[in-house]
Amino acid sequence: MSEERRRAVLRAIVEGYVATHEPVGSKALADARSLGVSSATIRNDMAILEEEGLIAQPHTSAGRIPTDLGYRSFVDQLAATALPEAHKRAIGTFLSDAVDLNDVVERSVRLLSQLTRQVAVVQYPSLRESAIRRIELVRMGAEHALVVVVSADARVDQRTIALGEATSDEAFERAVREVNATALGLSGAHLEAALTMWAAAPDQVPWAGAVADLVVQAARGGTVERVVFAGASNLARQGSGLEAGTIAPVLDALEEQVVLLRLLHEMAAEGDDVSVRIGAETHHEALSRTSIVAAAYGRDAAALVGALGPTRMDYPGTMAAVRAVARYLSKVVEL
Amino acid sequence: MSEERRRAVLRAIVEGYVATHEPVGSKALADARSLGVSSATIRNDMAILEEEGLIAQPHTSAGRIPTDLGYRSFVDQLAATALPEAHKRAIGTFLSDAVDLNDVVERSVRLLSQLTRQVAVVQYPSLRESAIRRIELVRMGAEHALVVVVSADARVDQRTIALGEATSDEAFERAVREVNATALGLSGAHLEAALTMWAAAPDQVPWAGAVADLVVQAARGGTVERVVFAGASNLARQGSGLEAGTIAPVLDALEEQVVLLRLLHEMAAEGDDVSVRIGAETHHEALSRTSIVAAAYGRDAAALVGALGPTRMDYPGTMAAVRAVARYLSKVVEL
DNA sequence: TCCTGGCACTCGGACTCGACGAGTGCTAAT
DNA sequence: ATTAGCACTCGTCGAGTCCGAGTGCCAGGA
Repeated sequence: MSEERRRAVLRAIVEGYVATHEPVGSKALADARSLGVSSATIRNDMAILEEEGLIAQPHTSAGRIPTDLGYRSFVDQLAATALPEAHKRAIGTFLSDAVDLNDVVERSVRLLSQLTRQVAVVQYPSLRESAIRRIELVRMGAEHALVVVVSADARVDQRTIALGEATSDEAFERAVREVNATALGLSGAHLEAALTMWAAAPDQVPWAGAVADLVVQAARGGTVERVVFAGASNLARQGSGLEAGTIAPVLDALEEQVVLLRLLHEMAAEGDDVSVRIGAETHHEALSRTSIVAAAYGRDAAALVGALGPTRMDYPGTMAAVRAVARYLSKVVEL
Repeated sequence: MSEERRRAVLRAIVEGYVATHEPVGSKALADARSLGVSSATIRNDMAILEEEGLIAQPHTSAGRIPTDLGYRSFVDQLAATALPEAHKRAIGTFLSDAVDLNDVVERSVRLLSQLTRQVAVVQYPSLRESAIRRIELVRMGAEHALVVVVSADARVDQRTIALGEATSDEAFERAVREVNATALGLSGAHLEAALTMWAAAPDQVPWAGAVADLVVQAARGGTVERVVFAGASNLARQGSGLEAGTIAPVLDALEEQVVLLRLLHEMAAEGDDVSVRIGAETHHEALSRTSIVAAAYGRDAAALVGALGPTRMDYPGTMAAVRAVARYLSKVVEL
């Protein structure tokens, strides 16, 4: 019986603290009347919650604030919240007229940062094995060439390669014809085998290996993984809840793709609908005061979209927004 | 004759304030001995400088700090500073093995943010009119297609278009052949005329206009202008000199491409080697506590690279770094 | 067994007050 | 034109004080 009320007390503390950014005391909770018990009873519950490590008091004569564990417990027993109708409409109108993948990602990240008032993060979908549709080589000066690979799933990879020693125009044109003839329509092991053979041919141009590598890589899934973010100002904004010194490291972590990608991968592995990392659960010193809410999108849950903010964030709202944007992104990306 | 010394006093104040982040007083300057006069004399000069609006005191019993005007005067009479040898090497090694334009820009912006310890900004070069090398269309589902345009100057533009009503495979293939035949090798008015004619042909596919538009746009100079930035954490870092509340608006302005682009355009018009906007000179409320140092790069000074930081920044060092990176970028981009 | 009212206690925040000292402007002397 | 000296201003810092929010605990009541 008291177990259930204690959950309610925790919930009230989390909600109160998130709303006011100030420690919440037993009196305030009792006055709110939503619990229907006196402050003394609440105090007793608080003592137990504190013993369980779910809440803490910053100093003796202050109210309680949730610990990371407290937020965790709060989040775990949270029922999915519906997204406000206005936000749903916003998602539709914002994303519907995007023209390409870049555009979709760009718009999504901006939208999500506005919906959540947090820093939004979108990982570019990591694409699957795909056949090669066309390879284009464009000479740039005597020593370089641009390689453009168009895959069957509408990706475009490009890269500049060095030609090394001078290559005659004839040899260049011949190489272009040959590599197209060799690679077109193939994928996977077949593609790799065919290209390796082509590149190893006697009398082959010296840069054939570089082209072959790029083509294989493009077929595999293209460019390296990348995340973009938007809404950094939400971190700095008055009352975000991050102390002055804490936000620089967070910005560093955001620009440091590697850190963020590893974290997102870990979260993807959990396989929940939306997954949440709270404070120290991020396992990153720089992010120890922040939480991340993320959800996978795309076929095979190929990539993640998320929102990052102070641990004292509005979890239900953020989770709803992230979930909704992820769903919408799935629709757009999977077509 | 005191005129010259007053300049020296101003310079000393700027340098002192930039170094210590604290108002500098007459005594401290006199003790530094670089001026060779007593504190009383310096006080007199300070009074005049203050009257001229070049310095101010935060409160009665504090030293002086430079005003925007003071920084301006300091900057205007600044001789070009040489970049430290280590930094020069860094530029070479960091940028030399970039593989494509994206990579160049990305590396540049990171490098510059590290060299200056400010927020670095790089505008994508706005490219010139160019001939069309190849047009590729890839069907995506029944209703969409990806258009890829490769220009002679090695740019790749891509865009998804809606096909509208169903298009047969034959019609699709025919359109691809035709548009290639029509556009290849052309540019400018010729290209536009030819494509308009093609799109207007009787019995043409309904999406021909969309393709034509995109091709013309790609020939003109491609995608819209864009700036990227890096090193946002430098704004937030301890002792950056921005008060807590000021940095959120700055981040907003950075993400708001439009604002930044307009400012950069204005600066480009000034035509100096490196151009500097100090505080209120940016004409943006959000940036009124920051300065921007920018330099054009690329053929015809096509785009800008810059660094943004608090008005109390190290102007000589920043200007040297920006100048150097701009020069290097020019070399890489103009090949 | 659980809840409640009451009470003593703790402790951080805000506020006051005064000493201190950095820095100034002015004046008279060189 | 420069300097030394001096009176004055005013922000910062530390100590001391007060106040009240919030707690823990206990005894009484359902």
